[in-house]
Amino acid sequence: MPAKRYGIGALSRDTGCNIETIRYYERIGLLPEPPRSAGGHRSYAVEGANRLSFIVRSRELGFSVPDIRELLTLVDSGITCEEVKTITLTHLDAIRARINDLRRLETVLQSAAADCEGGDAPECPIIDVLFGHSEAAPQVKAQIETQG
Amino acid sequence: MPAKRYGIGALSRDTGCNIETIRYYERIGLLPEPPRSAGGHRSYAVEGANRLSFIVRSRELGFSVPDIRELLTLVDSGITCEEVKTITLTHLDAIRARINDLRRLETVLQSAAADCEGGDAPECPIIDVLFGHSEAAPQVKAQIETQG
DNA sequence: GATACAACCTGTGGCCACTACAGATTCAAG
DNA sequence: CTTGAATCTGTAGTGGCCACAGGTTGTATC
Repeated sequence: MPAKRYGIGALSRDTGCNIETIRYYERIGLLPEPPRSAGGHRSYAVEGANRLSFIVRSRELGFSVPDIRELLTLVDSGITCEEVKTITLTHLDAIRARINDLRRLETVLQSAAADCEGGDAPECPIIDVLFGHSEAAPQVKAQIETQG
Repeated sequence: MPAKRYGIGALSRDTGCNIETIRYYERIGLLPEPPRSAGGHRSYAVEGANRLSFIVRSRELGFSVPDIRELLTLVDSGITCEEVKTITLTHLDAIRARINDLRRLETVLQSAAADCEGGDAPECPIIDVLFGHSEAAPQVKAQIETQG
């Protein structure tokens, strides 16, 4: 009995990955071109579903397409754990840097918003912060300056 | 004596905003079209520099272009502090949500990397995580190798 | 075998917020 | 008047997709 095969729609449902995105991954070489039916429809085996799940999960964890390309190359060629770890740690650094950036933003905006009383006031501390010449919120301004 | 005027290059240096980006902001309507010299070069007054600084700073604080468009509309129309605050708090929520997402990623990747001993091991805990079911690593790995 | 209709095909263009050219023109200094 | 920097317009590319349009194929039912 022949192995089970998936149309692109079934693959999409199984992996939660948009059909257009599956074709996109194929186009950019993350997914190999699958065999086609007589009429040209893509026909996937279970390996295709696994590979796509890997890609989807990696994207969810924030790996870029070039990263994933590299990870897949390693997987295909029997894995050197070392290299996988390197990619992961680099990615982890980027995530941490991003978190720090966002935390700085959070601080600045939070304190600006705290200074703002809302209502119809003719002056707005938040706007002052955005203009960068705030006298109403000098400490906030100082924080922005060191923002980078 | 006539008020001081800036060419686009001077504006770029003063605000730290790329020349192409300045023209882009004009094209999408964040910056008004400035007067031109006889030969067609843009000529900015100090208000233009202020407005651009506002945009640049808002972008640095993570506001989207539509957000900034709205903030500028409020500024132009004499500000309702309330609305500015609403936009800011919404943005703050988005930033916090993003921070939480990233922290989750950080946790997952960090623990996967901690399980990985590096070296030439034939198994990699990180890869297992990316496949989404860590307990069944070897078979899955075999399955991905060849797609039919 | 005919028909209906879902699934699928390719190709193209849009999204965000820019950035990077190419090739023509203008400005300012000497 | 010449030179070279600055600026002009227009187009295309980035990443990671999504959304069509308009045509073809697969499959279930009559």
